[in-house]
Amino acid sequence: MKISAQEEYGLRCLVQLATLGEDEALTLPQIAEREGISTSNAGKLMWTLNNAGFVKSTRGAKGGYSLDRPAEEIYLNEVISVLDKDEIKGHCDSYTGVQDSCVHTGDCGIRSVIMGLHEIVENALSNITLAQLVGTEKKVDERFHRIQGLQSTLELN
Amino acid sequence: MKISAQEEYGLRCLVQLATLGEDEALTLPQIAEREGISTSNAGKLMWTLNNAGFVKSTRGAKGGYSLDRPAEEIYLNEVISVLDKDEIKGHCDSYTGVQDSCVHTGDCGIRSVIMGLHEIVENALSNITLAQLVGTEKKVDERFHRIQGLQSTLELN
DNA sequence: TTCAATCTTGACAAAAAAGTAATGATTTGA
DNA sequence: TCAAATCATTACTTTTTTGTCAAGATTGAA
Repeated sequence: MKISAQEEYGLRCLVQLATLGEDEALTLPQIAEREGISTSNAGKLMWTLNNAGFVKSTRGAKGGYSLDRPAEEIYLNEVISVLDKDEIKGHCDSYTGVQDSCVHTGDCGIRSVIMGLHEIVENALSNITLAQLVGTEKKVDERFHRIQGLQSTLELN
Repeated sequence: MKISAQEEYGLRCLVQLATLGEDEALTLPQIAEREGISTSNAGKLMWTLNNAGFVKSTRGAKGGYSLDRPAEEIYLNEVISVLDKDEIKGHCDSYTGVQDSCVHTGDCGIRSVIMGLHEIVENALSNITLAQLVGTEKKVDERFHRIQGLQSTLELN
């Protein structure tokens, strides 16, 4: 269970844009330099983010990328789902091994685990906006630990 | 953010073993068939699980694999961490892009998100044992949704 | 003892993900 | 208009992850 390169760098690029003032924009070389990735790679990432409607691009001199909606309105779960093209819905169809259909029919606890994990992650991410990632690490940390705290005190049996 | 093939199949193999009675064991071909994967692949998976101490193996006729400790005492977070060899600790070292060191120094909200996600997943998994995956899907589902429910009512700002 | 069943291990092959490159399209400003 | 700056798109290469194979080691039983 880990975050992919796509997800991480994509998020990072958006955070860069979120730090900009009104009417400011960043070009691909600028984004690439700030994130320490190649311009090509940044281009690909931004293309994805552009298609998904998170950013808008302007070509030509003085062009570049900027957010297409306020950072306060961009929730991380949306971003991640675009960057990950994650198709959790059909999970049991895609992980059937060499068989024609899922050999784990009916009462399969694992399915629940996988689905449950996705829900938990989704839920956590849907409580955080891009805007909240700008600035101090401490704030984000706190947010996560409030969720953590509650979970830890759960008595499951 | 998704579960890897290693993680999923490894877990599944363990669940198979958890359904066995005392003194029963499954051979590689048996495990492979039940999971719909190749015997080779099952062999590799079981090798990992054996090294990690989750299962014990017996060679020769009448051999096979069985759990090395009670399913009630095997928590999913342990299993996943072995199957994923996930090194979250050094995250910012390994995702530095083309630079020598992490370009996202100091106050980087993304680091918190990544760490936070891992903690949340870890926490959820540490509340579930192998034994609880055997049998009905419904039970596991419930477990996850109790966590979910609490999270949803959180007021974050 | 010897053979067949079974796990062990490391090398190899295939597939997926990540990253790069190259060519084309649009825009601005001289 | 035209050239420079900048994004868009697709193809290609590299790396990582998955999966397969084959030769070896151990064990139990006839």
